[in-house]
Amino acid sequence: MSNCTQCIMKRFNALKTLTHDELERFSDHKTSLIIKKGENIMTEGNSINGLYCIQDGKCKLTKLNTNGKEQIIKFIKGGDILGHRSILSEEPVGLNATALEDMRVCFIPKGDILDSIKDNPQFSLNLIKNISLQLSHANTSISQMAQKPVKDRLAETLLSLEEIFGVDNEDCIDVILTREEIANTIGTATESAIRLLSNLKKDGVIDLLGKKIKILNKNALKNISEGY
Amino acid sequence: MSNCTQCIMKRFNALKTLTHDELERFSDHKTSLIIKKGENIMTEGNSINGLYCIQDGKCKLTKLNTNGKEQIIKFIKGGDILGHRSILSEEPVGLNATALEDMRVCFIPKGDILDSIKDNPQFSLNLIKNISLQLSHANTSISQMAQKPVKDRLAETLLSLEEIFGVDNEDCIDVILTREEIANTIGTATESAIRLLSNLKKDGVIDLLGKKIKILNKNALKNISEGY
DNA sequence: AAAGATAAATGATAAATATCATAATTAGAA
DNA sequence: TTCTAATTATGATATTTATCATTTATCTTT
Repeated sequence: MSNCTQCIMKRFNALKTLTHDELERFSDHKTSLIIKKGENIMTEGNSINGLYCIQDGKCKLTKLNTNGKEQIIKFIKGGDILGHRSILSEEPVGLNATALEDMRVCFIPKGDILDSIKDNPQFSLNLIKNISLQLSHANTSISQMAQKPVKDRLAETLLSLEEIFGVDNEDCIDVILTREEIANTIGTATESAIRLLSNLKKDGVIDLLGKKIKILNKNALKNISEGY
Repeated sequence: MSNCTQCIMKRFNALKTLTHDELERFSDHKTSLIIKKGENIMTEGNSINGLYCIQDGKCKLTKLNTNGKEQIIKFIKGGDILGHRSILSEEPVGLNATALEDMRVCFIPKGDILDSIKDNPQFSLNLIKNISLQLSHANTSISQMAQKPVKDRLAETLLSLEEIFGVDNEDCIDVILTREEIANTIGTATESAIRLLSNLKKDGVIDLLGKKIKILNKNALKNISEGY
């Protein structure tokens, strides 16, 4: 099994300040998991006894509304970590993490994480910063959901998807989402999302190649996202 | 000037695990401020060099949208703390904190806070839990903004305002907000908020006494907030 | 108490968005 | 491959929400 001290993913997340010894300890206790597309890494309301470090693959963080609708809160990719909020706050998991494609994930038991939090203030601080940043993004999101029209939110979301996942060799945003998932991200009906995507294509701002989306005019999208 | 070791507010927030010595240190360095209605305690984008502990009075945390509209993210009252997120993440303040009435506030310099974070893991953990809980609430809020109609969000907001501020001696929600502020909380036009409040009054669910709002049928409101 | 300013209320209308229906396309399974 | 189911697309319509206009009420200041 791979060794945490060698793992390239640790460079991208809050684990980067861990010492060699700490990473050895993680390595000894960690388990590697394969999560198939559609399966959950974590489930809303469940308790959790460790931290997940994403090696490879993408997932969505969702919340099920009282009316049964799914809201996508955030996207996760390789290098991200999951579950630290729940470990730190000693609360159940708040969101579902559902694989958008097959994933490779490492699970590090809670005990090791808590040990490192005690021993390594910088690690602790990095986790806090991570959560802080999420809160900051969430507040921005509230404001946009509340006040921006659907079209603006769609433009914003497309830009942010390209930011997060980058583009493939055909310059398409490198994640495959259903129209329903796009709708559940921006908070609208699936048909509305489809319609607005079609309009953006008609206007030459994006191109649609099956489920793949290519941004043709980033500036135009940015303007739309800001209401122009 | 009052002494932190005696302060009743410390019982209600993350400061409750501080030792007597730590509180003495806070007491020596703290400053007390009066913030008049309409003034800002913190301003979006500014940096901050300490933590605010609210003694008395209420404020709103807002975000200014790119279109110039104000979104109210959260309400704050006596016993709450402000600024810890910014201190911990070493980022500028993300939200405006604007007094809804005259306030008494204590300011504790950053250095003392950081010392206590180093010395007192439980204090540190409490701050993390506080931010964690805020993140959890924010995620719920995103979901509701995105998927619930305005009427449901208004009902939800009224219940939550009563939860936060309690009721006065006439059973009215104990905070005075303009209709515009209510609209900016639920993310709608002022006229829409006014109209929906009038409807709720007509249906006997709430009573409107000037700016004061009295919840008459909490169950009905809860049902409305869940879409029934 | 009166005057002016601000906020609240309400009606009329327009715009945004959701819903329902149905066709076209795509993906997945036998 | 071929069939079936799911997804995407699009039109028609209904509903929700915003905007504009105007009136009424409330608050401030003198």
